[in-house]
Amino acid sequence: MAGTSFAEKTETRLDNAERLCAAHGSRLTDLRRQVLGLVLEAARPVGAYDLLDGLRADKKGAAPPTVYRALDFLLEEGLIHKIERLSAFVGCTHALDGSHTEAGHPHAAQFLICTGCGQVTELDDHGILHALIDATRHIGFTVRHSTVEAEGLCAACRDVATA
Amino acid sequence: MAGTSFAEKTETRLDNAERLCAAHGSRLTDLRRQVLGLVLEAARPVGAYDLLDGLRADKKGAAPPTVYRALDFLLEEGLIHKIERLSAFVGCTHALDGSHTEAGHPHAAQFLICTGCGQVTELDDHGILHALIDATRHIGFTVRHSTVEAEGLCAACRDVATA
DNA sequence: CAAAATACGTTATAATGTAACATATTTGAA
DNA sequence: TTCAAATATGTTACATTATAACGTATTTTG
Ligand SMILES: [Zn+2]
Ligand SMILES: [Zn+2]
Ligand SMILES: [Zn+2]
Ligand SMILES: [Zn+2]
Repeated sequence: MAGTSFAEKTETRLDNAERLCAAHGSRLTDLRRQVLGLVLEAARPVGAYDLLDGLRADKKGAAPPTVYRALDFLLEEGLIHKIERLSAFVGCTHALDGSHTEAGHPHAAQFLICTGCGQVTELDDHGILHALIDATRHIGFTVRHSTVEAEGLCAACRDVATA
Repeated sequence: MAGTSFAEKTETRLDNAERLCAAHGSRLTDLRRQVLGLVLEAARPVGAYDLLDGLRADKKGAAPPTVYRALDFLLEEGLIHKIERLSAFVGCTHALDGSHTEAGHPHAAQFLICTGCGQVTELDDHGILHALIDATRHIGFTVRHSTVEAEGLCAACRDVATA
């Protein structure tokens, strides 16, 4: 019994995730599906220990490695991202909502963190990535992975602030 | 006795830092100077607890808040940066080596982390910053602070790898 | 000097993340 | 099908990073 069922929209995204995993020969097990579901249902980035609390509603006595292992898997599959500044995790909108055929592997992304409402927006902006690659190439640095996180105010929160 | 004296180059940078602080009416105390010195002498990013060990050579029994408070001050003054992916700190080359008149306040920077040798290079690339601002502006997001960190191989380590 | 502000000391604890090993489940080949 | 290997999960214990709260010392300012 994987128990806890999620909102319909979440279940759809979980089904997408399951297909992506199957497509590379990995398995979105009940546990991993449940952790991913908890990430997706949160309106904001969730910390590992919040997820652990969520898990414990279903599986009493679950311990940190359980959730960290699931998170590691989901990160490797490109289904979630870690927001470093927050030590917290968000679903990858690119992989789960988009119909990108190349989804389901880690990709460079940028995150906008609103300090007003806590919401995080994922960008996939080529301009930023290229600017980074240009700047690094001519000093001979080869980028393997990049983290781009901006803190500030989203449009809604800015309007409230200036009202 | 703030004790531990540093290499001459470091002392020069510490003197620069002291002038920058004085210029905005803050004080680079002995303790803060010592912590900054420890950061600058490390060839690589240093963790807070490594700094604590360094401090303890001079001041036995120093506790975490001592070093974290010094780090908070140095961050606010723009004398050091935190590398989020490493939970570690580096001196701001822009503020301490450059002769920038506007140094001494936090600024947007980018960090290149070499996974081969562990060295971190600070960039201050306008192209990256503008690309980020462009991408965010047309969705109405106002950037207040940005974190850009790239992992990869520096020129030296890449040459070794392909040899 | 005395009051206020700033910096530092000290104790305790919170929050995040992993190592190591035991058990269970799934997979794949004999 | 049956068993061995690979994969996934359970469990205990601990490592690492960071902060809260409160008391003392030092510096600044009137
Ligand atoms: Zn993504
Ligand atoms: Zn907002
Ligand atoms: Zn800098
Ligand atoms: Zn290198």
